[in-house]
Amino acid sequence: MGITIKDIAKIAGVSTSTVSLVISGKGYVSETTREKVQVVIDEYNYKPSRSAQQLVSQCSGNIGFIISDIHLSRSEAFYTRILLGAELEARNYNMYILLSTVGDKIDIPAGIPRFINSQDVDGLIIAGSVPVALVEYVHKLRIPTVLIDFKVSQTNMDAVLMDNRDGAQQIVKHLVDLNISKIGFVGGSYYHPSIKERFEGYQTAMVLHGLGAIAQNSDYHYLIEYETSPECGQRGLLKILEKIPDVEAVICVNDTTATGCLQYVESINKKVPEEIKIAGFDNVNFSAITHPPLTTVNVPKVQMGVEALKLLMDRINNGQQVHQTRLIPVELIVRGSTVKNGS
Amino acid sequence: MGITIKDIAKIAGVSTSTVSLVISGKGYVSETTREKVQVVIDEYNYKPSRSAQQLVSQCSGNIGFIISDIHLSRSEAFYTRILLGAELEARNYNMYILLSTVGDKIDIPAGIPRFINSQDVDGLIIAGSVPVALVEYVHKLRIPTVLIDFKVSQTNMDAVLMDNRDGAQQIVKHLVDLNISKIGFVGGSYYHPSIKERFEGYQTAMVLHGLGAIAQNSDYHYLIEYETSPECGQRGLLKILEKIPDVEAVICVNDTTATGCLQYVESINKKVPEEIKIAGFDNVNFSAITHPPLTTVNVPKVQMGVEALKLLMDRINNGQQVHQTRLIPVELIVRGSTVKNGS
DNA sequence: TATTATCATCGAAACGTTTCGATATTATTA
DNA sequence: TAATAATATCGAAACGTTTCGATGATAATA
Repeated sequence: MGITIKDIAKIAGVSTSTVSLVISGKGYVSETTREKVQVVIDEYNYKPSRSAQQLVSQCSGNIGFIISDIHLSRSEAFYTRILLGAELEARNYNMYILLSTVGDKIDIPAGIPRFINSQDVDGLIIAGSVPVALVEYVHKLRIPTVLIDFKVSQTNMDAVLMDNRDGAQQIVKHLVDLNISKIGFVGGSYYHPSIKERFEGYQTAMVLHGLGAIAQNSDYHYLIEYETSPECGQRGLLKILEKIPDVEAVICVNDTTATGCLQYVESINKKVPEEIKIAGFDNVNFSAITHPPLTTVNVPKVQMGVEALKLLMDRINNGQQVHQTRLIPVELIVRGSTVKNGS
Repeated sequence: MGITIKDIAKIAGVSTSTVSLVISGKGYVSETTREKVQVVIDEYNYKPSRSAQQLVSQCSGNIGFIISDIHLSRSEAFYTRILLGAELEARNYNMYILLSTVGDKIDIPAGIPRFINSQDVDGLIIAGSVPVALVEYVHKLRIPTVLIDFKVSQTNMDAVLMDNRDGAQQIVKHLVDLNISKIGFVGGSYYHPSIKERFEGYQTAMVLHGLGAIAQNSDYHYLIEYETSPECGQRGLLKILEKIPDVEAVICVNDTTATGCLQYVESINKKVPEEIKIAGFDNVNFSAITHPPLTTVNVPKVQMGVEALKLLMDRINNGQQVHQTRLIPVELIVRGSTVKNGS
């Protein structure tokens, strides 16, 4: 087939060991030899065989990327961009990403991604929530693993999370700066960790700005649905308006929910942002093209994938260190849905 | 490390060759030996080392999946589902999928997915449009390749396509059955192959139903934007309404564009479907939750990924046969946006 | 100058499979 | 019964790397 290290060695007039040393940059090689070999490598565009490397190094060179099929199929391309980031960074380590989806119910170990039991990955990235049993399983197997946007409380593992609390606080501050105080919160289930953090960030900030009464008043909150969705947003806003007809702003737990709110406001012929302001969270790809464009919190998705991969490679290469959590900063993006009245 | 074929052989009291034969199912092995070996394999949950297999077989066991980053990041999760289908089917062949995105401009060969020049894939799936130079490059390299939803006219290659013409014709027939004749067409660029086919399917069907005059009347058509988008739908419908105020229905080239039409109709206080009917194409995940829900053409995305992988494996294993195109049937899905007036 | 440390290169083993012959056994045919 | 064919098993080579230890050459030190 292709050209091998032996061919290169023969042509360059050195041993295969020397060629190997040149490629890896390890050991001692004289400058003249290094150049001589490199010229031949370049000329023949030689690339070492991965399988041979893997065989001798006992590493697969692969990273497994696990995500629930629900998350991946979501329209927001949220996790897709995280995957992209991981792939981007994987190039720097000459690793490949193997993608696998899992359902929300899986048999252990029959139903888990095949690369795990086949030992075809050196580490795992798990993005978003997956069955906890799966996480525990790979943890027990001592496979280096980094969780993204997901935390399993029992097990001590590396994780990359976004600063949900801070994001929510930034939104509240922004709204308060507009002289708004009647601020509601809509979306999903309080028991989802990210949602919980966002809600708590909202509460903290409200208290901080002297709006503790509202932060504690459940009439302002809608957190009873299992899944977030536009419909959830519609129902949530409807519910809040029943109790608080003069609510001035609603913070939605994510952009998807926020679009539902926007639609509902439009359906009752109210105006955003004049009569009510709506904010989302995530800055997914459609949030700039809603009507009006949505104020939201940007979550650097690609960067989260990058960080996760870095963290994982770090763990793979120097296994022993203490587990860490990287909190990725988020940033408020103000758009039309919360601009000041009359501006 | 793990358990090897030698260990299995020793425990079972046979040679490694015999174990190999049992696993692959090739050659002659007596039933008693086969069982004896299989028991040991199962007991120790032995899995052959991929790198060793790859090394000796000179196959990577990987399939490269290439997609433009624009397509992957799109909100509709269209290509994501195709990828999912490919991954699903890859399991049956014990292959892994390596994902790589490409930009719309790439240097050849510096910027191409690294698994190509590293020879880490046995074949390629290219989903959606990518730079033609890339396709020609891999074609020249004689890497087995299947295109999905993309066709490069110069080169003869395997392809999996959806039946765009038929889908458009089904929509027209459906609308004509509702006694509608003033049917417009909106979206994107005529020079995009899929869009062209859909438009031509529309024209063919119109002629077939005696509406050739409309099919030829460009006042009914908006096909001048490079990218499809909700805004494209809005602008398109606006443009058509200027010329044809009493247009009865608009077929959009995809669901994304159709949502823009829906929004525009709502903004001018017309009613869908009473005053104007809107149809999309693709059946992406949000098309059932628009207001009203969108009539569209379902494209079996997962199945397209499955078919592509099957076709590719066929080509890898029996390279010589003639190149083929698989046309995947599509199916009209009637929803609220085109139901009969008064029903 | 003799000894040791550093630098440079190489040969050979090892990684875990598959597969080609070789050999031995059994079944079939002439 | 002898010759051939089919079945069953195995040993060893091969796949293309990396790395350990050996060997020399050169530089630094005593």
